Amino acid sequence: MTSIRTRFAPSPTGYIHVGNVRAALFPWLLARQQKGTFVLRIEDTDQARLVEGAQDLILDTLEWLGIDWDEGPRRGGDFGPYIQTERREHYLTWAQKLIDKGLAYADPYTPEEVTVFRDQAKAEKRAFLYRDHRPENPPAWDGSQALRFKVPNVKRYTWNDPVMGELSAGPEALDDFILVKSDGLPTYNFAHVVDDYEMGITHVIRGLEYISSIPKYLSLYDALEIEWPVLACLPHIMAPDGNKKLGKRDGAKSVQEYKDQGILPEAMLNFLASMGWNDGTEQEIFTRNELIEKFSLERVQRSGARFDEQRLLWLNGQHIRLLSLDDLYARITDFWPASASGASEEKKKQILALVQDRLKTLLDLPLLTEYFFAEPTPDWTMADDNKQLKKFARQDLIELLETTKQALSTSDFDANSIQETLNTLLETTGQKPGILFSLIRLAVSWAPFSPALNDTLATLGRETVLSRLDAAINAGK
RNA sequence: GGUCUCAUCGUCUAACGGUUAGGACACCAGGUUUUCAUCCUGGCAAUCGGAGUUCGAUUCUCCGUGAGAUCACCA
Repeated sequence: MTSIRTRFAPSPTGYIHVGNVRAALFPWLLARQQKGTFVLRIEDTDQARLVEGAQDLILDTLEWLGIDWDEGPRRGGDFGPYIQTERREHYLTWAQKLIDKGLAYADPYTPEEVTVFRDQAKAEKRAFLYRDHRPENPPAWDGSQALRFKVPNVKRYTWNDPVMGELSAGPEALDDFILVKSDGLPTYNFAHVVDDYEMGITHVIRGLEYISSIPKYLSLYDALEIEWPVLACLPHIMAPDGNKKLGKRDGAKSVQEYKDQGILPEAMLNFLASMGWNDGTEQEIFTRNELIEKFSLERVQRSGARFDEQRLLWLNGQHIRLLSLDDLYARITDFWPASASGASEEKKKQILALVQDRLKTLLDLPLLTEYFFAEPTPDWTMADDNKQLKKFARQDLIELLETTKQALSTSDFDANSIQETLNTLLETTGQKPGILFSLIRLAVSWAPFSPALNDTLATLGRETVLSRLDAAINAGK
């Protein structure tokens, strides 16, 4: 058995958004799992919709996600070129075969005339089929008109989709569609069939929006005497509200946006995969390798899945916790607060270790660590609003801080010693931890939350802790 | 309108035709010697409707209903 070849074939008309990146992920997973080949092809035959820079954006996005391709732009390969506008002669060769067989003809109508046909059909409440208007004596095709496929077998087609199961569609789904546009470039319908064949693609995996066109492709495969590849359709990702397919208009964010928001690529992959796929167990967290190992098209859900950002955030936190400290450190370089710029790597790693379990996204880093690097401004209203501390008079709180300062000034400043000192302090002051520890925490950080108190103090260091206690006391008077 | 597809907690989903219909997110309530966004425990919550097949249907069949996709010289 020869190894499989799958592909992703984006159109460079903009960024990749989260709604369509699965069309890259699933074929990639399959190729990696079967030790096959993953091909990337750029479908740029629509010159009007081309967006400058979009191709690089797409490639960069895939690279960030870790969806690497074996053949395609930036890589090369034996079946290139991998950009459709560089393959014109391939399409013309195949078009000529169809012409020779009498299965393609020049379209004599203007777009306006076709529109009239279409409106007519609509008015009569029936489907518009171009083949009802097939000209008797079409002019010879000279390349300036559109070239149409003359569909030879108007019949019901049945095929097996690994995701959707056995599918079929009647003759209404077949028509004389355009193979080559009057600008000389092929349509998607024609080009992708030619390319998938020439590039040896064994599994064509794409979004559900193509499902109703598949009979057309089937009739073309037959006319070209090409064996059908495996044809699989992936259900849509739906907008968070409503039942519409998630698209840019519904606020689908680009993958890059999630990167900027501190989402890890492996969390994104896990999230995208688990929307519509699971391995049948209760496992929720999958590493990249586990996805590769366990993925199967047969277990892909048939119905669409709503995009739930909460779940993505949760998964991201889980994946952050899975990272080694060094790995996390390497990935989080761009997210440190500005005040951290002068801090040593050792210091930053120490702090990072403290907050790793609390990060949901990399973007949370400044909020969680700012006070380690910059002097916080005392804000006693935070104590007034605290549900434990509000019961106390300001003067009592200040006295508690004075006592704390005394105790800490003679304590060793490692986490264990600090904990002992704090425990002793609970006894001597007769306060509950909920009161005393909240107060100290606030006085040294003035932040809404922080890691365990002893760790926080140890990391700040004696000098800083004492001076901040002073500052807090002075500000409170 | 034609063609095609789909349908389990609010959301993502599990369940050889036999389960008290399971898990996760979110939410709510407790707990972990501070806070908390980590962690632990508990709670809330679902098979679209109707027939049929069957001893037995979330599961198979049919009919409804609802939702989606598509009907381009776009992909």
